Amino acid sequence: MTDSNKTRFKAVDPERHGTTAEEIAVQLRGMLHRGELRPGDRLPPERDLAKMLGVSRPTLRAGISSLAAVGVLRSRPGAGTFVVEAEGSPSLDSGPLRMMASLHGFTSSEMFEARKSLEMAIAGLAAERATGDQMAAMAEEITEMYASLDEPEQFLIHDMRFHQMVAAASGNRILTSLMNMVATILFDVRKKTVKRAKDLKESAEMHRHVYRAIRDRDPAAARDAMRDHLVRAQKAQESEEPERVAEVSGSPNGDGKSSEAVVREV
Amino acid sequence: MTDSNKTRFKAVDPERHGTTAEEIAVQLRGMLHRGELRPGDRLPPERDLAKMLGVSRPTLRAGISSLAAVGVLRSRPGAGTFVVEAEGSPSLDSGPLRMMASLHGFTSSEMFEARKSLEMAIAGLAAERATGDQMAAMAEEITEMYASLDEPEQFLIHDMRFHQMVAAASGNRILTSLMNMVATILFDVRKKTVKRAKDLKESAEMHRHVYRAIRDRDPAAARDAMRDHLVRAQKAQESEEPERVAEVSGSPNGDGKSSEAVVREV
DNA sequence: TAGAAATTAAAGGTTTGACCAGTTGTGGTG
DNA sequence: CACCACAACTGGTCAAACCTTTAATTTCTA
Repeated sequence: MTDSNKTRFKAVDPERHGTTAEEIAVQLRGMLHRGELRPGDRLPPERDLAKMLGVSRPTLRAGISSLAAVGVLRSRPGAGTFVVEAEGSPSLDSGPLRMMASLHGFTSSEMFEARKSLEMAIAGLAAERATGDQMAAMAEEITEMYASLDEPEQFLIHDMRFHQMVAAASGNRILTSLMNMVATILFDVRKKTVKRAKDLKESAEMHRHVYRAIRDRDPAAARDAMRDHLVRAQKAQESEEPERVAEVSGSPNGDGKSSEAVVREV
Repeated sequence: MTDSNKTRFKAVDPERHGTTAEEIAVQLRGMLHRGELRPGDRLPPERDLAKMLGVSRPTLRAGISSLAAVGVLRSRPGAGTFVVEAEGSPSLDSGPLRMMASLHGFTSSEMFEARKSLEMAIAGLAAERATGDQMAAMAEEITEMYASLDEPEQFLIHDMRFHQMVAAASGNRILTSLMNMVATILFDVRKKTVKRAKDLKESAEMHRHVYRAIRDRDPAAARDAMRDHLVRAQKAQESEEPERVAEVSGSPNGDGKSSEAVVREV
């Protein structure tokens, strides 16, 4: 970010839609949309920015926290407020969906069905579009899965990474984000039961079927293989952990440090 | 909500994960998850609640606005703060997705593809599960579409409602929410071009094909019909409005009063 | 008596100002 | 040249006050 901030942040208009804080959020969103703020950029200090926008600091903070709540901004005490960097695939915060699950009592099987639909579509697209590099990355993850048959935690990591590779190969970042949203929640419950998992070999086999269909550029087969894989995975999981709603439990996900971090940082 | 609030809101623990405001949000989310707060409930006044939780009012407000930003709470001046009611189908705020679209420059066609995947899956499920009432509702919307062939705005309303009926019939509220998220954004750009729409009769025809496949309990046909419908709709739209990223534009959606309201309130 | 209008209490929204607690970068010191 | 301490800076929190909007109450009128 250059030092020519003064020209970019203009005061809010008096005639606005909702509250002042909402207007701030809209203003900041607009700047992001127009590319005046880009991922990784640091916003001016709150005190300065508040003056530029013509509002008080608490009001500005309310607007900022709205954007922080949806994962667009991130504030670090003493450092500043930054536009969140899109590390790898852009991701939507799973918090709202998790919240909705709590409010309406979504069952685990309903989530699994959603994931199944999303991943089948993704697998089909991946079979049409995957590049050589992407297919190589998938193959590598499967190799790692076979190598981790007696290390369930490691296996699970490669499992998830394979699915992310497929999603990336689909070329559709929106579907990828939605899948991650759902998968993250299911992952939270799965990682507690994975220690007792025993059908890892079969699971690896199923993944290989998906991979081969993608490699063969056969969308229908990729969809079928993905469906079979997820159906079996669901059954295996439900046999250990009977039907229940997704738990918020120990992963408040308030700052994005929970499961998503686990998935990406390993 | 009864008058026994004092027992339900307990002060936050000193040793917390992140900031105090985040802890407030986590606390409130927990109460929602455990059912201590239910949709439609009104929270205690901010001043009282702040005292109960042992934090200052600005801090409490920061936590509340975080939850408001993701569509869980809603504050009305003079009235109070309420847990958002799930009117009909629960809905996820499209703001975050819209934001992500801005940040990463998603194209309209990428969104359309995501919608296509979601709606095909939904149509397939609806063909398996739709009840008589739900099918009747679909048929009614199609009738209205035929009756509105020379009123594009009205036609668009019934168009969207038909898709929501199908989604409801799918029985999967997560897929429904995800579809609404994507469809809402596409709707915002579509409603600007709909005035010049001319292929409404063909569109109604396509909807009828989807309906008939669902009525005949033929998932594969329903998926195909939905795909054909959306492919043509996309082409029709792109012919009028060439490829571009989804616009944030005049629909801040900061308070949910924009397109979603249009869809539901008419 | 019933309805409508004015009043009042209560709620969220905003502002000012101050202080605290971390981070960062710089400058001095070994 | 490396290391450490200090000072400036930044976000986080708190407090008290005032404004605007809403909703309920009261009061006045038909």
